[in-house]
Amino acid sequence: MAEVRTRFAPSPTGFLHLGGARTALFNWALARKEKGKFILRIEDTDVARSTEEAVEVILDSLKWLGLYWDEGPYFQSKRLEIYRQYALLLQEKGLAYECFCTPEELEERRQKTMAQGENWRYDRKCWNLKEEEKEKLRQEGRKSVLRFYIPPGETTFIDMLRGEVHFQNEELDDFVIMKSDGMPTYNFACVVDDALMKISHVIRGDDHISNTPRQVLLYQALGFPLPQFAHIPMILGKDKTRLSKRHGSPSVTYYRDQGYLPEALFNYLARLSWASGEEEKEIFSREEIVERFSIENVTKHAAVFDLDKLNWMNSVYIRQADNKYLCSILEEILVRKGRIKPEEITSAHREYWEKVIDLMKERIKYLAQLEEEASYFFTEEVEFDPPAFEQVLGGEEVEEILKDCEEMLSQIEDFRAPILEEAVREMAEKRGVKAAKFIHPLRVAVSGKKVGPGLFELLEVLGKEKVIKRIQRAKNLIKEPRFPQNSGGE
RNA sequence: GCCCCCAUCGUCUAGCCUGGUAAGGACACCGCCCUUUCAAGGCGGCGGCAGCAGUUCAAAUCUGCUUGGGGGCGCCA
Repeated sequence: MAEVRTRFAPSPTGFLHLGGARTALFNWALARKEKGKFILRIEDTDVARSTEEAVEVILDSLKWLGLYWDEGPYFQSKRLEIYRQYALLLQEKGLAYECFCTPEELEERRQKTMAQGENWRYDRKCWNLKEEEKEKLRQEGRKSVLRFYIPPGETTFIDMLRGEVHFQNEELDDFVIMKSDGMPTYNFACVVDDALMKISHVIRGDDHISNTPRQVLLYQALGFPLPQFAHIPMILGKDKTRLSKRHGSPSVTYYRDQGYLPEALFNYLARLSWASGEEEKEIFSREEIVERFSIENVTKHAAVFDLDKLNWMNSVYIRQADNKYLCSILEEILVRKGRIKPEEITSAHREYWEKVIDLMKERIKYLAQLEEEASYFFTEEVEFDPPAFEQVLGGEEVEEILKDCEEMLSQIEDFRAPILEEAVREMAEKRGVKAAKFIHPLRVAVSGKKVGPGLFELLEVLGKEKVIKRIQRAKNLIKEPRFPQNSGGE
């Protein structure tokens, strides 16, 4: 059997979309599974919208996800001569013709036709223009495009997921293959490249189904062998419309920056529209996915992106991950959020952050949550949740409790969780009260929150100095007639 | 409007091709257990074959129609 060659061919007009990432993933997985090649091609024929930055972002995103390519990236903008040659070939064969209609004229005719309740297709106005007529139009300064002549009949192709798909050729109109700026259009460049690059499987979103008959006709006109086509379902938002900004950010970089692990996003994306069939198994390594992957068990219907499930999956990966690895991601987040400058980071910081991670990795869904919801680890001035402050530190005897805690904790030299716990419990027993009587106010005093990790572990990670300072500050704050922070709001 | 694709719990899906075991799992949700709070973990629960015909002894599985959803109809890709 011939070598399996798949490709991912994004156009660099923005970030890598989750849908694109999943398309890349399936192409990559099939190539790996079949010991073939995965090729990257940048479709930058839209001069106005393509940017170099976008190329960088897309490449970074692919690499971050571990979707490494074996060939490329090829840039269509560097292959213009090739497209011109094939365009000329079609023209010589009489399968493509010059069209001088301007976009404005076409729009006018389109409106007119539609107004009569008819479907617009290019009216072949420029089909069979005589050489003198063309020359005259050129003299007028008109630019021309090249249109592909659609023969009568029916076009059928086989989709690996759906079987035969038929289109009446009348539904297709003579589409443009070379633009007036000399650039090829998508359908044309795509076919020429896929053929020349010997792509064996074209795996793309099913929003391309209607392009496929046009491309098939092009393959036939150019005398190229047909690849296998597989149109994979789209990824939709909660409201079942195309996943877009309205659903939160659909970009791979957004999830990277929020502290999602690449292996988790990879796993989640792979499980959209695909399942191995094994029950109770949701967590798959890249290798496990490659081993099990096949186009045949990709579903045909669109999949809704479910952040809850991604969050769950990411939390599973976080719990299993190495602390140093997680720490390096946290570090980037802290820098990006302005908690610290890169040049200020010391090994002591890292040591501390690793402890924070060790303590918190079981209770977070993504790393940025630490900075957002457990800021008390990264700031000196603890912010108090108003309800926590009022309910837990509002009691009559709280000042006394905090005072006792401060005195007791000050005497402990070996500031470790088991020792701290023993001390607090002992103190509670001596007073004849439950340990919770001390635990809750202490937690709020040092973290500002009612919820969080185990108190004694928290105290150990924060360290004696911070703990004492925070208790003192809390004591002072409850003495004040009016709570000074969080003016306004809830 | 025209063309194309799709249809199993709220969501991701297994089962469908090769009709026949109480339609299974995961996320979410709800309870209980554990527990200093929150998580995690354990146990349990809720919840689905879009509808209507047809074929058949038997239909989630095969066929048709209806409905619903998605996509396309650019000198964008």
